[in-house]
Amino acid sequence: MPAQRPALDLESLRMLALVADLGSISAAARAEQISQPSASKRIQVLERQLGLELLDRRSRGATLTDHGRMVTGWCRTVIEATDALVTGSQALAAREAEQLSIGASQTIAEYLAPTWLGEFRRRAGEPPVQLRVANSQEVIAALRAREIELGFVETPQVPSDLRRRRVASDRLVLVVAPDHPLARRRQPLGRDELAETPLASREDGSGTRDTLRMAIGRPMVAPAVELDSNAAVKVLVGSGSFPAVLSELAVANELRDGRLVEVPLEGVDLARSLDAVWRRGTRLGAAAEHFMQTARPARAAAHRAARAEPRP
Amino acid sequence: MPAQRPALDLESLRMLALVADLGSISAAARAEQISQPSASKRIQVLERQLGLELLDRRSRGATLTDHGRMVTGWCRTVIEATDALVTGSQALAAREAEQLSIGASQTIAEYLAPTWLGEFRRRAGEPPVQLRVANSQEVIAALRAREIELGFVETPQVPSDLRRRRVASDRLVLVVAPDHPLARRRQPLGRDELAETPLASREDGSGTRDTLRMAIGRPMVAPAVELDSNAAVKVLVGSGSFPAVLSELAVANELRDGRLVEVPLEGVDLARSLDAVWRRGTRLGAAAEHFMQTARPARAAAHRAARAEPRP
DNA sequence: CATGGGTATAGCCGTTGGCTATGATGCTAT
DNA sequence: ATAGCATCATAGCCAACGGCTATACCCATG
Repeated sequence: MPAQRPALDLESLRMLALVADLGSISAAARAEQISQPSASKRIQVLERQLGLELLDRRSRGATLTDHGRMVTGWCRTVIEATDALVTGSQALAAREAEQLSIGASQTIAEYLAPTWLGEFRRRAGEPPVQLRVANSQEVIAALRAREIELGFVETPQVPSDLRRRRVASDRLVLVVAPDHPLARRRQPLGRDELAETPLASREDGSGTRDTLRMAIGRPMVAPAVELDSNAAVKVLVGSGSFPAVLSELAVANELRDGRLVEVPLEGVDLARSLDAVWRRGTRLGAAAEHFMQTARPARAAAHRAARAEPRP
Repeated sequence: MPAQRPALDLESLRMLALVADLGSISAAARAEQISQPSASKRIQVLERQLGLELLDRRSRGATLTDHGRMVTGWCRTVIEATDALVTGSQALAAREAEQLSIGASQTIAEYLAPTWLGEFRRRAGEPPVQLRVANSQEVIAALRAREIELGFVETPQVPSDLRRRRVASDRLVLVVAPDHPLARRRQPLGRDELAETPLASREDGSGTRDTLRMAIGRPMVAPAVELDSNAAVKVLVGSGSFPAVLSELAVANELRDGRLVEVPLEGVDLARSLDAVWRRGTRLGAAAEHFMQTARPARAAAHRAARAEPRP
């Protein structure tokens, strides 16, 4: 059997994907600015680590084997996630002389902003972007203080001195582990019942928690546990101890493959729109305008929302 | 500004997540079986590469900074994707003396199986799993030939000598780049119109293409381009040249952040169920039974399907 | 104030991953 | 046919990187 946990490295994965795209190891080596033997070796090492033949070496280049096709698919997921991390971090780190400064609330910053930033940067001629992360109120404050030019918030409450434009939609969902009693529940949970259920919850002041409190609209029982990140909450929920209410964006993958299960609700509207906001009156700079464009297939987003949320 | 593209390595990302979980660098070092200074250095290097302070070093341990929280979140996505890659590859590589042998069609193998395998392996006492990837027909054949004990297919056509159980649902969607003319389309595309649209398509024989052909039920115009992986199709669609019909599983992320846009359809039913299948009559082995359990929050899956696909 | 957890620095050493040079292979064109 | 030209693999060299031990520092707590 292979080593405990093969010490994969990202460069090799990139290399594999590049070979798949370009059709030869040499071409991939050129693209990555390294010598052909190095590239060749990387792939060999990767194959050995995974215990799979990934490439069919032909004298006219190299093509993926069936296994290679699978692995490359998984590689791309990793690469995409890595790019999100890098792009996101760069935007967080951007400090001085940057041309476009934006702000975003937690959930948006974590799940949507990195790809937007990536898309945006790919366009030629666009300036680097600085990203500030804060809760919705702080984003609005920063906007007024002209510290940022464009904001993204999860709040329904946008004051009238700001303009808004919906860029995506989101809803909170009640999730539990598959072996939790509530997982088998067919009939929806009512608002009162939800209000009395002790949840694993994000910390006070988080957009997620605010939204829930507003939607319930009455006093709720105190959370069973408070944690300061979506990931921590998800882990706890997965362990089966408690339910939680989280953004669909945060749990989409888990719901898809069944690691978490959604519990139907009734009488609580947990849908929320995610909006771009900016100062009314000011004309948005070209860069900001373009950034909003990359973030916003507005029409389609509205359509998808309608489909996902059939209104009574 | 930071180096072109920081050469991140996965071990460091794992380390960061572990520090976040355990609350101290030392603890994380112990967990990873390396010395404390090495762990410390890794984090430092990572911080330098990203240009961010990630940890607040206090004398009672280390806690995440705000930036650290963000970065850790992104890290976990990378780690999860990596684990999927490793687990998937190991299941592909498993050769001899394995105890449980399963088969899956492409889409399931690529997007769902890795997490199932991961979950399953985490349970104590379960045997290693060998995964074979093939199209639905071949999975069924392998089942009959007793080469695999359990299969997962995307076909509606399951012969009567097999039993089936729905484990998830899926639908194909028509997607285009956000700047493609069809992206602004509000009123749904009809079946005939779809049949006449030249698409970027998976190769002949792929489950995705078969499903589409059956759903349309009449001759279609030939595909504009044929490509042999979902990723390749997605890239081409993203470039704006052609629309494509792909599994929702394959494009969920792109739809979420707007890199691709879904075009509404009408009069074509592209929903399909993803089923576990096994030989009628034979009692499933314990391991196979358990595996199916991890793959299947059936009730919830059905519920979610109902919500996502309002039947006329 | 000492103790003990935590973290950072210094300096050493083996492994790794890059490079160049070279050989083998098989398509392609003359 | 055969020469030419891609491709990929192997060999051997060297620098850089990542691990280790030893040690210093810092700060809570008893």
